[in-house]
Amino acid sequence: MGRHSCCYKQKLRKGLWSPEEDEKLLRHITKYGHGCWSSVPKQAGLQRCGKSCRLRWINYLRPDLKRGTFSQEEENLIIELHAVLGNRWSQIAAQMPGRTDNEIKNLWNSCLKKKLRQRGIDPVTHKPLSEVEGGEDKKIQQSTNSLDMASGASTELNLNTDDPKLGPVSMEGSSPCSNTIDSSKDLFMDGQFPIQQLNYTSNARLSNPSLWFTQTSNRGLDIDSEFSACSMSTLLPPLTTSFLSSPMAFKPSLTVSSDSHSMASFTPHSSSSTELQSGSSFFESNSYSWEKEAPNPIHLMEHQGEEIRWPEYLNNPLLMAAALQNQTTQSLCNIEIKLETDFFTNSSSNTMWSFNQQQQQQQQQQQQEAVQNSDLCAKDIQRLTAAYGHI
DNA sequence: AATCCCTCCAACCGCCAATCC
DNA sequence: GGGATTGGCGGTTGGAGGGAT
Repeated sequence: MGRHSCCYKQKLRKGLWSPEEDEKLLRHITKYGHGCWSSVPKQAGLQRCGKSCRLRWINYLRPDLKRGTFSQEEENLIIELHAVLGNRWSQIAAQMPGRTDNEIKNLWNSCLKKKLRQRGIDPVTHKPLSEVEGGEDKKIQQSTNSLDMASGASTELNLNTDDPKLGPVSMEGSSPCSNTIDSSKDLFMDGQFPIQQLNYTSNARLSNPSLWFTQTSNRGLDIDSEFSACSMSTLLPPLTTSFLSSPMAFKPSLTVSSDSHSMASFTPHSSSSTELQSGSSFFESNSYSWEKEAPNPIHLMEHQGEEIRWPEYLNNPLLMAAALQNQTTQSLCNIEIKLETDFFTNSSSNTMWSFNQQQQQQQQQQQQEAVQNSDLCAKDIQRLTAAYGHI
């Protein structure tokens, strides 16, 4: 196996993709969608195997890719998700719109692993190296510590271990209590907040998603498994998880039609009738269109008064809840900060935080990211213009 | 300037599971 | 039912690029 049968039938190119190949693939998929990947190279006039085309599209050409360096928040999120999911890169990527599993995997292998080791944390178990290297006697203490942390704050993740797709969540070599993430150790050491709004500015580049995702999916969308595997309550950061379990929480429901253009909506079960589009799963899916009743996120983005972008709703239940409750996000952020304050004052006397400073840092970082994103956006536009200048 | 070394990342490989025929 | 095909995932590799010597 490995290389698919199509790869043996003819001499196929390997290695880096040329701009011409990119242009061919981009143009083909833009026009016709990918459909069956094995037929794409032939139809697009490429001497590549379908698998290679698929990879190129997913990892590089897809228009909703964020690209650029990972923010500190994203790195923290990856670390936290990795603690729960292990090397399930695709599932981690599903929680980070605009990022590919390959990208995340590379970041992990090249950077995050090292960072964790430098901090004295075992990248496999996410526990202090001293504990990992230690014997059985330390495991007992370790369990006690974790329990203390969990009781001191809402850091325990609600893991959906019944999910057949995900299977029992385990971390290689970890102790039975490993489902509890010690966020204070893993994520806060460099002075970053664990839950911060990710500014997916680049998603605004999806100026016309229907242009990009018009192909028909011949496979049904397994909504149940999709959502049980990537349920928000399972994968969101600890505090968010506790937030979701509050009375304000909502349950996602999906309606998907099986006709030529899959339709889906994401409906929060709350008093509000606001419909929200599912997260990355849909960005990842082959095709989608907006239900009439659902607010089109593109329209939302176009509303200048509404600064919150759609992907932010999807990745930040606080924002989502704010929309549902018609509250200001600021008030909810205050709740979040308050809870985090309690957590730190309870759990670690060494880690006293000035939240004004923290907020300033966040603002500075967001400004920097905005500049970076605008640069990246410009680069991407340049790239697309180079490929599509004549269209 | 030349060479070596290291890092990063795009792409490939091998495997598995689902689907097709 | 069973082999062939395909899509998808995670691990690994090779090479480009940059820094150090």
